[in-house]
Amino acid sequence: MLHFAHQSEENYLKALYKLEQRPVKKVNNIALAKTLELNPATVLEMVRKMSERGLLETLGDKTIQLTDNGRKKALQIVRRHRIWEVFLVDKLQYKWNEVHEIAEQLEHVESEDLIKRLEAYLGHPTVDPHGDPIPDEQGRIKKLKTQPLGTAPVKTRLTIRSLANTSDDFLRYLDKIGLSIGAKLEILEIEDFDGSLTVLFEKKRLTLSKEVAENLLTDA
Amino acid sequence: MLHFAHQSEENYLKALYKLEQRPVKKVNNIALAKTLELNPATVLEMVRKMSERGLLETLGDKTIQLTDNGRKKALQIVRRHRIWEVFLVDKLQYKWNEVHEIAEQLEHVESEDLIKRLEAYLGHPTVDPHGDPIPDEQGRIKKLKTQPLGTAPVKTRLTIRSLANTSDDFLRYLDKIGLSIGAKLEILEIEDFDGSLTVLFEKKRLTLSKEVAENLLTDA
DNA sequence: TAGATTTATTTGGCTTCCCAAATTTTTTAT
DNA sequence: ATAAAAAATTTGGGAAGCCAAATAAATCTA
Repeated sequence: MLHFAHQSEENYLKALYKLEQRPVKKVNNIALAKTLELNPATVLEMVRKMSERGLLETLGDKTIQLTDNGRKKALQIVRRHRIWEVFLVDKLQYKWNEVHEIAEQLEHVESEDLIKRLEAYLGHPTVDPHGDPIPDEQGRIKKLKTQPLGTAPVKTRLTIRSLANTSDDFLRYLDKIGLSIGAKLEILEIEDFDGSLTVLFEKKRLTLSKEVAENLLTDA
Repeated sequence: MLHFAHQSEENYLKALYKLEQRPVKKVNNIALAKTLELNPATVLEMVRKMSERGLLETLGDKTIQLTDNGRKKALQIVRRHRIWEVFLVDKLQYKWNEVHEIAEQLEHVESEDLIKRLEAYLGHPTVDPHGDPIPDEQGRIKKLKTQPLGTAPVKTRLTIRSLANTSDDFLRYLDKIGLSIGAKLEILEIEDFDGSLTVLFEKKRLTLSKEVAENLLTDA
């Protein structure tokens, strides 16, 4: 009768998927343990079980990898998480930096039908509030072709499509200066010295540090 | 880090609250075990723990009772459950007999703020889709003054406000004949023989068995 | 009231997830 | 290549919830 039965497993799947998305794809026990904030012994044990269940496999060099089946399940969870995030922001007026924790809980509710209805209710969104794409029912995901702001030359007009960093700090900073997904910018100036750049945003000049620019993913 | 930590405890609280609402209020181990579909040994153990936590107490005659604190928590869960049910029916077009299971999961999501926002988003509903009142934040609940259909004399006009039975069978039956919360009826005839009654509903005659009538709670 | 039935309780055990503290293996740097 | 560091693994253990089966206590019934 217990719901949320596989909550832990789902967290492992999501963490592995997340780690898999990084440029450096080697995922070992320690990395996974760190991500999940769990003891390596715990992770080792769970990895064994999930391996038996065919959700992941450990390679010769101890690298942990999702199987296709595991990845499919991971994507389902990512899908649920992102759809709930859209709901929280679009309908309940949460700010994008406030939704993560609640979505972490909602994503474990087991009902694909619920997610389908919710998706329809939200108008079939394609990205979550941070610009991350929402996988479809089959786990297919459209990778956005984005470039970090700052790779484009001066005078380019572009739109912020996604974020390379969704930490609370960064989200709050963006909130403060008014930037969000969909913001249209024009690059005015790039400072050779520190890589910072000045952009035109809603008719005002805005200076962004190199680090900020690297975390803003744009369509140009 | 684990969410839904007290899911089991919440189920006990809810079950106790539900049992407390019955005319016969004596709740023993067995009754609770039956309601929760758990082994009596399991229940006994949990009852001891929850007693230590001050959520319930066992009387001299082994009767199990919620403490005020426990009841308050129970009402919070009932509140969450009913608000989610309204969401599912009003926004996601679920039928009232389909929402229970999903709401059972959603009710365990821990965020009072979420519930508050959801409540506002839904327009501060006062009753759930079955006509059961929604407790406020403090756990206060407005008892509806209702009467089973059939206690009123012929010619009375009344509105269905709530249901004494929310089993899937009954809900489906009501759905089939078109009755729902808010339906306005006029009693045309009461059959002495079997207690069945004929009512006028949306300009059509409808005959309801005594049992059905007893489970329809009205405002008159 | 004795026997039958129902409840309550105890006991031992299970699964899932988790941890800390060894220990072993592997990798890395010198 | 060897010592140091890092990673993997083992071991023993714990809390939360759950169960089945045995026993004890209470209640009912003839």
